[in-house]
Amino acid sequence: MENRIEKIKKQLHSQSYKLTPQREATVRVLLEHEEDHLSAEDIYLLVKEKSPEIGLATVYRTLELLSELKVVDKINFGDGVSRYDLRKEGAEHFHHHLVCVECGSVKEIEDDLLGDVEKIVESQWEFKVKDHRLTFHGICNKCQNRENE
Amino acid sequence: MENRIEKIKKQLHSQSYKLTPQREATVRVLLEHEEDHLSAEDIYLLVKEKSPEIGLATVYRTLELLSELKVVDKINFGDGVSRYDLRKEGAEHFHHHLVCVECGSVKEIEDDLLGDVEKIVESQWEFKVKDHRLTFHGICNKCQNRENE
DNA sequence: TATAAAACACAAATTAATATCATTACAATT
DNA sequence: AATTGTAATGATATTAATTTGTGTTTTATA
Repeated sequence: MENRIEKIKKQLHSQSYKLTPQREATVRVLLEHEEDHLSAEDIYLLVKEKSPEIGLATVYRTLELLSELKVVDKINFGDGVSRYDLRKEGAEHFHHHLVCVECGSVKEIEDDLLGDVEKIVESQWEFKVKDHRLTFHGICNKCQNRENE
Repeated sequence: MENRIEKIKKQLHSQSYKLTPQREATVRVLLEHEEDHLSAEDIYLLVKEKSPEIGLATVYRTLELLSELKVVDKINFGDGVSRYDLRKEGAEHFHHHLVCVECGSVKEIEDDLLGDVEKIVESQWEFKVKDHRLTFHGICNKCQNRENE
């Protein structure tokens, strides 16, 4: 935990940004809810619990900054709000998501499944791939079992 | 063209919706701009050219309806607006997009590149895939050439 | 043609996100 | 230590996209 904060601090410093208390509080919330795909509003409320004086705009600005630095990925499942995911350490790419259309749960996949597909895209369409985002919509493990009962 | 409108009409009727003049005008705009990834506002302005009395809310409701019926796909490239793409005839899946980070152009790919990947997801995570959305971010053909000059 | 349901236009409300701006924190410099 | 300049902050207003009322009109069908 402290370790990862240290790293993010260095990443900020390398671009001459500072890890202010507000930014640190925001990062801590992200670290404590890594699996949760929180919206900016969610994050704001959680940060506020420990640092009640923080403003919503600051949270937005922090998330925007972290997004530029590729510390977090800003994702959009089409429900009107942006969500923010910490990028896993060392991960070069955006991770993928499995969104269950029954229960709404979101599972993450770290594996890079698209190596071959990217090669096809690069050769066939002469498109230099920098990043990708892939989401599957379907029915999760649990909901499948529930239906079979 | 008329053919495809006929089909959409039947699809609406099958769920006991009507293809009203306003809805038809909206569908025509979509058909005439199939490659363009229009926003609701864009579509509204185009429909208005031929049917000036239409309301924006009607366009939104129409797009929402078409989206439910899987006639169009509602997509979001993270720029704050939803865009609406006609689903290709017979296409079971969402098509993919190549978004150029230089010039903002968007190219579509019809090919189903994810057959193998879906199999992996289904077996390894026991997730029944219904649909997917895949977007690549990178540098398009034209911008690559421009940079090399 | 009568009738009820559906769809409509327009206005108003909601919501996420951004912009503005006065204030504050902080580091570098004198 | 005082000064100065820059960046960050918080409160609030504003914007922009979308959704939701409301009363009216259209449409299908009996």
